Amino acid sequence: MAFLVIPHNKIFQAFINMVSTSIKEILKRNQLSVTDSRSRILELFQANNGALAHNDIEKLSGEKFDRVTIYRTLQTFVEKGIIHTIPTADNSILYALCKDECSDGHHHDNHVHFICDNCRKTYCLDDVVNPEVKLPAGFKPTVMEVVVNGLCNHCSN
Amino acid sequence: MAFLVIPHNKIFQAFINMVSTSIKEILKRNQLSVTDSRSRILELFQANNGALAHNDIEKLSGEKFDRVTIYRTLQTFVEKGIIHTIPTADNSILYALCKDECSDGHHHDNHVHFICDNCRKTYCLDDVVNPEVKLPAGFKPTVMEVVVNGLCNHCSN
DNA sequence: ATGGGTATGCAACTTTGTTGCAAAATTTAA
DNA sequence: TTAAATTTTGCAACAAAGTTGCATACCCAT
Repeated sequence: MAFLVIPHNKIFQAFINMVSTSIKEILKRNQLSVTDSRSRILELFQANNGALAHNDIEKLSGEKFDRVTIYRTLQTFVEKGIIHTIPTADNSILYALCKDECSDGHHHDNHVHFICDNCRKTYCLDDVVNPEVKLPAGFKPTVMEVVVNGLCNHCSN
Repeated sequence: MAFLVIPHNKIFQAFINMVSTSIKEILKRNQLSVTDSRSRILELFQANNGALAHNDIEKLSGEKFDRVTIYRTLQTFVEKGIIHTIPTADNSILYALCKDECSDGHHHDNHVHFICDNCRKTYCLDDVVNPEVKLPAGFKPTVMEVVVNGLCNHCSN
């Protein structure tokens, strides 16, 4: 049996500070003022390690923030290249942290996204790079999105 | 200078009949009753040769049909495999004709979609088949969507 | 601590999508 | 061709999602 080690309060607090410092860093690096909603929403993305929809954020944040604020925050984050959108077939926009922050609106998240049909979780498969596709003459690509549906490694048993 | 030849009425009518017959055929082949809205919406897809959103259809049909009817018609067409959806990042569902009709809900439109950032038109690149991707262990894919943005062959000059 | 600039919350609104039901149209069968 | 049976449509009412303007609250540099 494994023991769950609960860290001493001081250490725990230090950990929290570390995390929140890094969140502050991200906001400052992008010339954004540090506000409750922005910090909290960034935190959610970091904690979740997956994609979130606007609605997820509303619920996860305990309805503490106005719907409008969440819309505006997400929009700002996309513009700054902190998060990116993932297209889905069911008309819901998903947002996920960019691995390395993309410079002002110029996203280069060229990795495959995986949506599990069972647990509904969305994975950014950072290591699976978008494959090459050969387009017909005259078509000049700029961005490419690859979204795979199926069963994730936890649900495929 | 080129001459525009306007066909004799009878020939023109015959042409119209040909087209509408083929639309009728499609509907009948899928056990759907032939109604105004279904015929007109199918016609729009054939004429447009690209993807259409619900809103496009509302406008193109001259607001002749109720919004609800359009929603239900599109849903029916998807179920029957006459059209398929294309995921986009901007929260609009696009629909396009399936190349060869897919049998009842079992779509196999494994081709790349291209959205032009200039003219906003969406192309089904029927001949560009989805590439292979190697997923991490445990991930079992079922459906894969590839959407490329950029400039189309008309806008890339 | 204070002032200037930015972000938030509220209210009101638009757009998008859904559901139930009666009326109208389409199909089937005589 | 007509009449009954079945489907589809349009309407109304609603729910959800997203947008905009503006006054208040907050953040941050001085």
